[in-house]
Amino acid sequence: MIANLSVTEENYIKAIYHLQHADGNVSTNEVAEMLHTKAASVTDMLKKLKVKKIVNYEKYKGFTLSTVGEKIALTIVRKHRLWEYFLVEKLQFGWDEVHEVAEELEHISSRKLVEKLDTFLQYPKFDPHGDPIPDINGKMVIQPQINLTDLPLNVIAEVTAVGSQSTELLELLRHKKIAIGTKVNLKKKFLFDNSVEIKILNQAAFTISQQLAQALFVKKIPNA
Amino acid sequence: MIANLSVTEENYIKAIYHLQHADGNVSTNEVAEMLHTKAASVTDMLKKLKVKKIVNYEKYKGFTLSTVGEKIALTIVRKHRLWEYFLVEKLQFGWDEVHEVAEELEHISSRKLVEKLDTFLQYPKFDPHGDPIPDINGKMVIQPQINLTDLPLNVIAEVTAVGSQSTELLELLRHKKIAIGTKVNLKKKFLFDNSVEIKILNQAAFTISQQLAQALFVKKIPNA
DNA sequence: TTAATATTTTAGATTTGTCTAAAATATTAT
DNA sequence: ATAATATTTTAGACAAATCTAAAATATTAA
Repeated sequence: MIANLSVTEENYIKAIYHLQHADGNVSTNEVAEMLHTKAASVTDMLKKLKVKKIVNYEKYKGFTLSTVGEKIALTIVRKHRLWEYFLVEKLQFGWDEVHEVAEELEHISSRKLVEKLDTFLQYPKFDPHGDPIPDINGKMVIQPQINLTDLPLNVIAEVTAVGSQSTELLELLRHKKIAIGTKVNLKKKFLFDNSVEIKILNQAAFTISQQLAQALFVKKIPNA
Repeated sequence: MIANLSVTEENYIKAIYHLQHADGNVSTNEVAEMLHTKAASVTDMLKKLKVKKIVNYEKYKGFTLSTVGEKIALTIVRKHRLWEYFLVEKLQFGWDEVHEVAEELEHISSRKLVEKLDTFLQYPKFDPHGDPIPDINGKMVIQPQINLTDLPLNVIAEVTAVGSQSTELLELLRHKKIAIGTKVNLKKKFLFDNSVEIKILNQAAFTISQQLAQALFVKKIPNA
């Protein structure tokens, strides 16, 4: 029922999925940039994916995934996040090392493998970066998470996700000792550069940049 | 130091490796048959692999892997067999289901992944089919194993490996309740069709074909 | 609303891995 | 040793995924 797709096709589908969930309608240039390729290549692939009924596409008008395309994207995201969980929890990788390896593993086709892996891992709901793992039907837990910059002052919250998997961000977070589950507390907002001062248990308060603050998603702790 | 290779190139290298360890010098047609492709395609690939110094090849003369080629082949075989072990021991796959999945997993490039997987699995020495797993340097345990057909009558031996990973063979073995570690005992050889009668503990003796007997490798049990 | 700019698509070329059909070489059988 | 057969290689073509440069369309700014 789900067509046989090349690794390249799957990468396009995943890119469109992520862009459309950030943005709505997706443009050729956005996809080209995300995949480090050229707009002309994207147009070529869109024609192929349109024939396969995976995207809704009219030329010059932007595009989105079809219902089928969205389902395919969710199976790829599911595989990616399950493998990341496996790499960190079972193989002792650092959370900042797993993204690239998972980019390869997510294209292994065996459905049975994914389900057995899920069972082995005991059905995790979130990957090591705090992103929800879709279940076999594509459903995932929606966490009521807000951006750190929107947290009221002096309210203790827990880091639940990070905005990207870039090595640069993850390296910085490791250095600052911020991880999924870390409890933070907003002390002050500086309007000059939108940097914010935060406090972590057992550490002196320190200031982080606007860029970093915006990459941190948190959940208020119910009884705090 | 080890070049970046495409999945296709890796598959050719692996095919040549297996043929050369069964046969010595390898021929174009043998490779074509193993990879379900045509002789002309094999010739094209040989030219590429010769430029990369992975094969020793003179046209019309057959070929073998170079020292470098052999090393590459061993890393692929290592990955294949480690993943098979993982699939059977951790994910509860049947030993007859893992070959195809491992054919995909063996092409994941991360060296760190292989080493961490090896550690996680506690450095297994044999895969689920009884084949030895090369270590990080390409070294593997050589088992003093003989073919079942060469076992003297009434000597108890243990099945240590099977001759191929084909679904057909593994299905038959499952049906006959023969697996790695099963203790067998040769009762009679029939010269008419080279079939042999064997006995397994707690089972009535039964006859197996020449083809099946030749696919079973055994080790005499030291004190029996 | 038209001109300037930005985005997207098309046309044509390139690379990788494949194929068929024909030519070249090797092997075998007489 | 030569003829018949089998194997291997070459030549030329094709599909997938990519690219550059140019053309088509859309957006924005005056």
